[in-house]
Amino acid sequence: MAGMRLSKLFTRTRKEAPADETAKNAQLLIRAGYVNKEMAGVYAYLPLGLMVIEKIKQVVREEMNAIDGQELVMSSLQPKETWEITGRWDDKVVDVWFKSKLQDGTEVGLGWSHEEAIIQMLKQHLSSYKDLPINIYQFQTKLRNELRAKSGIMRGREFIMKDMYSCSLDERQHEKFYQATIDAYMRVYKRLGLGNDTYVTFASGGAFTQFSHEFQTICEAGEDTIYLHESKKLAINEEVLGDDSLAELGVERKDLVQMKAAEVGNIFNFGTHKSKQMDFTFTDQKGHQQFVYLGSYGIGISRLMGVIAEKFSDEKGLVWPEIIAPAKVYLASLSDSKEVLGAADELYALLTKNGIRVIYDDRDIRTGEKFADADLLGIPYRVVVSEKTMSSKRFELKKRTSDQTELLSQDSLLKTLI
RNA sequence: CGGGGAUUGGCGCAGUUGGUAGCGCGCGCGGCUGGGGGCCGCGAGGUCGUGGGUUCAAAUCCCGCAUCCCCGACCA
Repeated sequence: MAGMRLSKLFTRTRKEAPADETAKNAQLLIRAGYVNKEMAGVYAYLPLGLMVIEKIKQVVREEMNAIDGQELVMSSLQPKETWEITGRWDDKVVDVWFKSKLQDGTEVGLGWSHEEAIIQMLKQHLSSYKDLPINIYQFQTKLRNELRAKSGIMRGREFIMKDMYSCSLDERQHEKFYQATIDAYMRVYKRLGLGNDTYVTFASGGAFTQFSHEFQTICEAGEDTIYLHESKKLAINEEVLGDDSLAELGVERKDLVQMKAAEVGNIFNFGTHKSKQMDFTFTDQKGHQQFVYLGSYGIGISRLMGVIAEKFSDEKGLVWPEIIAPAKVYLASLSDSKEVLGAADELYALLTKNGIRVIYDDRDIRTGEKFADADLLGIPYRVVVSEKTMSSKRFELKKRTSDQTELLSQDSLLKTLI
């Protein structure tokens, strides 16, 4: 869909933020009608919000495809047996499980992660060194029974995540891909406008490696505390900050700056640990069975939307980066006269035909309301058609980030927007 | 899970020493307006989160529970 008429959009904006949200991202997203709160930590994505989600996904998808990722979708219902293999069915080991039962009593889990499930699936398809390397990813709703949800859509019990898994022949092949993923992730954050504020961060690596890598975006509403090394463009998560890790990374404490940050990505090297647990092997050139080298890579899609809402907003509302805004242009007609409406309709059709996504405010409401909504929704460009602009046969253009307006002919407007 | 706060029309809120609810926004109708959420009139909409208790009488006092928010703990 290239555009939409606000007169037909069922959602609407609010002047006041809901009392039960203090997180800025939730306040703005609810006021603008992007999301609807269902319960603590659970949000529905309404038409405009879904557009933002889909645009973020598209950026991620392009970068994952660029490193040969293959997209798929796993299931939310998962068999207990799969998780018993690694001991992670146990509530004492994984405390965020939502579990249920089929009518015949069979126990099932609701996917809080898809690691074990993906490996089970892959075992049906991979068997030879000729099949490797491979990496696969999905966009999935993860369900986690968190003790406490917080910060609006930044930490929920149900959230959208891109998770990717790499299978390699050996450590060298794995390392190569791992590094390529770090680069791809940084391209994602850069394209989303977070490049300058996002740091590769050394964090707890679990049992398999000394560190895992997190991608942390500087954000007051974030849950993590990181220590930045500006000149080296790296950071250390508070959880692993210590003399040993400082020495390992070759940095000194005095060069680090403490910051609040939100984890927008996390990647892990599993080595062969998990493939050994799950007996995930391939046949090498000599006909011997070898364990697959595994990596796991996540990006929090809905959390990214929250972080961006937190960082890109002002007193009037959201200010989406163009690449993920639900539309590029907010087109407002300021009169219900035939002439103005006709011209606006025409411009809407023209922009849309030229591939520009437009939110067309064709409602019969006052000017102030239209402008307030244009600002609240955070659409990058606002175009006005009114008696005034028509008298000079021009259109008014204003950027969301600027107070200046300019009058442009149809041609130059089109040139500016394309 | 520990601590703190909250719950009254769709949303934001007020409601005094207990006497069966009111304002703003929004919504519907009519009119005036028409470049930053405008104005006037009329109207619809609430078993005051829930279950008990005290009382002649409870939104209001007491007890339990639920939900939501915040801090902490937790967090592949």
